[in-house]
Amino acid sequence: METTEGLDSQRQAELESALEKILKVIDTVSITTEEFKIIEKKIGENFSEKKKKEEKKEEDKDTEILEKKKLKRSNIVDLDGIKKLKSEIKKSAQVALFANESGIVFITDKGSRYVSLNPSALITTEITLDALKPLFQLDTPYVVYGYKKLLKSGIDPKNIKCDIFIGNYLLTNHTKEEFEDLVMDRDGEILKTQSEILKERSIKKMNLEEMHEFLEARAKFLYRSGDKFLEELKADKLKKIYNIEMDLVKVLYKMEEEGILIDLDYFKEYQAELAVKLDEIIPQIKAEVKKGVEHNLNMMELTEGEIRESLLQLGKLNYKKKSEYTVYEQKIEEADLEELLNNQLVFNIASPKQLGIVLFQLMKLSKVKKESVGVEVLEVLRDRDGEMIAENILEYRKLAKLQSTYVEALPKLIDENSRLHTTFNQTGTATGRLSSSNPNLQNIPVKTPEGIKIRQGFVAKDGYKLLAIDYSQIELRVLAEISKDETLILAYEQDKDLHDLTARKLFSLSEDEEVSREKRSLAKIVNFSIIYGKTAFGLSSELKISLGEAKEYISRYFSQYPGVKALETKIIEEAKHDGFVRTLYDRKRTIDGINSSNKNIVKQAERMAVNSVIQGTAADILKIVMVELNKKLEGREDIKMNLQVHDELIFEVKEEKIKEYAKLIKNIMETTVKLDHVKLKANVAMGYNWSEAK
DNA sequence: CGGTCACGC
DNA sequence: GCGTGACCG
Repeated sequence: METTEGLDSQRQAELESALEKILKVIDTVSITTEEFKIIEKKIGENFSEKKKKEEKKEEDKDTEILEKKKLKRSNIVDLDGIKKLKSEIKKSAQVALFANESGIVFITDKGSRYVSLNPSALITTEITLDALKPLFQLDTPYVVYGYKKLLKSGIDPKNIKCDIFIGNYLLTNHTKEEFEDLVMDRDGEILKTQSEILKERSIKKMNLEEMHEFLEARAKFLYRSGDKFLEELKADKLKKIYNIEMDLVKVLYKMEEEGILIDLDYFKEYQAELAVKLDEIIPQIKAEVKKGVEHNLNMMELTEGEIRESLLQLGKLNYKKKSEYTVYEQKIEEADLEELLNNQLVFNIASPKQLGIVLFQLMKLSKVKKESVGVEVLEVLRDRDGEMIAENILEYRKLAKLQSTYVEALPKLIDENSRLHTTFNQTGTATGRLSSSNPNLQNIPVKTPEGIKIRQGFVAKDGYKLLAIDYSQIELRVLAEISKDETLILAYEQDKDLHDLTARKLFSLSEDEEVSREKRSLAKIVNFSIIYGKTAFGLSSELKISLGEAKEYISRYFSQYPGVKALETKIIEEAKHDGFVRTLYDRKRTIDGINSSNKNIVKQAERMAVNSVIQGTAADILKIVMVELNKKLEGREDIKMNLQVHDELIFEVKEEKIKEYAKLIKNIMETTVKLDHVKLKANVAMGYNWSEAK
């Protein structure tokens, strides 16, 4: 039971509970270690024998089905049949392909062909992907679902006619669509979904026929849908953005494969550092709780009974098992006050519920918002009441977040070369942005000094440096471009600091007056609110000002940038009329709720509409530029593109070439996409790690 | 498995 | 506004 590798948690739990039962029985007999070993051996033998029998049965079943139904044997391609399939594909006007780990179904003009990649599935010769390579080098157009996924599993058709995965995303803008939903949506054909099948038999145990059926149904859908999708894309002005997305697939694939190097030793060190800091904070927090409780006792604001009651509540949350809780209950009832405060004050700081009990029942802090212990509440307790514990809890949360989300998680995901390979999801956002997961490398901390330390762990390999180039205020420039607001355009023409300018506008400062740091940062927040379509309410709570003041800032902003106001009105009108909005490159986003009878929903939809156009256009630009960069840099070993973080691209570049490449890439980023009214500007940074490259 | 929180742009 | 992920109950 020590070794748990390779077992998922559910299976592990099952095994553990089984073992528990076994041990209980053994307990009643009281046996020696020697005897136990014998039993162990016996169990092992029986177990493996039983398993063998089961497997044999499965095989027999497969054979039976194969024999009985003479399962379209001609459709199953074996090693000898690959040549035949090749010529069939060659003659075919198009091919559709659907694959998973177990097999591939090809649909040609002649019909369905199944290649099993699952060695246990009764195919005499195991077919490797290598053997299939000739099939993918043909000119015949392939209709596929998820080209990047195919690339990842080693399938790379030369001529992709249509990727339904991408096409569907652009047409419907659905981000979490399952293939099954898509088919039912389009055809009304009810497929047995993967999850339904899994309920009956695990995918590994799916027999040949079931697997064939499963893959074939999907491939057939692709076969009949390719042309339809392409027509729809064209009819909906989405062909241009579709081509960009299709070109991008391979770029993303290469970036994922390349990965980014992390310094494992550094992470280990930082992990230890964080652990020490957390270890220091925890006792501090507990000491403050103890102090608070003692104070309350002395002031007769808290009774011993109340303390015991609160501790029991905590115990209920801490000890899930009844038996453990009963022991704890006993302890709490019997222990004296000294013991309670010194040893039984156990709670989980990360649990809002437990923290609530501690802060408001035991320490009797004044409630700000019920028993909520969110950031705002803790900040009030810290700033208004001077509660040290609030500051410490905030600090604890920050460190715990860094530790669990980054410092502990990232090293677990490296390959044998210490490189991290994220997955860029191309269909994961409503606006057209990419998202990144496993790990998410688009949310690596950057704001706080502690967070920046994480970036230091992202490094370049020997002889190389990281090159990070980001667009300067791309969304505001996009806003200037599509609003054609004269003030904004002029500001960028003169290369002015836009947050500075907005501060001057909001506070009616003259040219020669200095803009204070506070005013600039306030203006910056207001600028972002406009891009994000933030409400006056949101702005007021972020700036900690009154709703009236926030409204005042927003209305001043609009009067100073009338073009922006006009643009928002125009976008909202379009959304109301069409039910969708488009980016500069015609990417669509459907806006649900824009014509709702609920005022709040309408307001939210309006903000969505405005934000989508700006955010989406910026996303389009990045994608276009990434494709262009890939063309220029393809095949070069002295530079690789590693990451995209919405408005920033990160490369690993040979040290002696870095200045040359910095210049080249900056230029490509600034000139590939030409806007009519503003120039795009990119900032270059470089260094041995990601925090230096800033 | 949904809610809360925290990280990014 | 748009994301991913950790943690809790």
